Amino acid sequence: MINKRIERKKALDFSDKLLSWHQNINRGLPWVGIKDAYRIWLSEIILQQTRVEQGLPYYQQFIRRFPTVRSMAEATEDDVLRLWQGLGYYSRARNMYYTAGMVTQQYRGKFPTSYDELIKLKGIGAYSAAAIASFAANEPRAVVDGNVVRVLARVFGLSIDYQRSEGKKLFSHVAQQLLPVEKAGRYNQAIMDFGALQCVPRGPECGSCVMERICYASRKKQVARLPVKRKKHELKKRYLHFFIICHQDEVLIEQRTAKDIWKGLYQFPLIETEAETPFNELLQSDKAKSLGLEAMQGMKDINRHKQKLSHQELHFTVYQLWCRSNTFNTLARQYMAVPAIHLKKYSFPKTLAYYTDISLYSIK
DNA sequence: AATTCGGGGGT
DNA sequence: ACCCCAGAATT
Repeated sequence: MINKRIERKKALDFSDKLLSWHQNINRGLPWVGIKDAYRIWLSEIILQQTRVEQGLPYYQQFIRRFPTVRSMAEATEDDVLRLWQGLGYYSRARNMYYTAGMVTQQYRGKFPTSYDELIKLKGIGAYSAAAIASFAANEPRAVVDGNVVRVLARVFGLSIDYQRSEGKKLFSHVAQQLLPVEKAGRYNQAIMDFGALQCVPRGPECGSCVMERICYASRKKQVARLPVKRKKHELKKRYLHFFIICHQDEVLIEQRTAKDIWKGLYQFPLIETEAETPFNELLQSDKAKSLGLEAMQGMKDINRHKQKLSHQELHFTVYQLWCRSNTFNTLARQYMAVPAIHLKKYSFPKTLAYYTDISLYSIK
């Protein structure tokens, strides 16, 4: 089933209908129809697992701040992470920064446009390499993203889970057979727009669809069942207790370096537990003792937040405390003591970014 | 070959 | 609630 063969005539029928449908489509996206491989790359990284509407403002900010790949390479990773703050999947930003340096050095700032070169770069996988190569150089590589999987699963009745490695082979093989070699860029844009605008995940209007006659799912009433995806398992719950420890106009923060969520971002001193834990129990922990929390003032100021990630359910408890100068100076050796007015220079997880607002701190 | 990386919007 | 998003890296 991995090598499903699509008849030549059927492939042409599909691509013709698709390209003809796409004649009237223009979403006005700034990275569509351009040839600058750097900008195309930037858009593809931002849009990985991210909706166009969510990524668009980030794209504009990045282009304004980093007009060229060299300008990004000359910044710091912290600069890039700060601009990326709130977008999620932060390894994209770290890999993007790394690749900007690589391209600036190895390619002298001229971004590669061939699939074989692109696929070697960090943060660029099969999808992004095909997208950049086809958009920037019209190289005939078929993209397979979530939109394409949905369209192909329905039109050609592909019922294997794309997340499985067999699924990846099948979908990319089918996609490549459908690609009209001489119109690669246009076709790739068309099939993604088709998935995003017409063949939508839930409740597509098949009655007005140009593919209705040739669509397997429409004929067999399988539209709601395709594409097939494995069910996801239960979210792991984590309890994060952050302590905003202040002294005069300064606050303690640290950078996350572990192989975990938010690597590279900053946070306030943290005590993590596996279950909900009240403050007086937290005080018993070694971490609380090393922080000297018991002697601090203001533990009645508590905020709670709940945030769901794709694999975890996070329970935040945020305390604001004031401590004496000798304690603060001791802690400032393990943490960073930062003036509250400078907190906005650091990249925080979305939920914590709220606490970088200076209005929360009474600065004299 | 499966899991793990955020955060937001649609239904 | 649950699903899905212009996926890639890691285990």
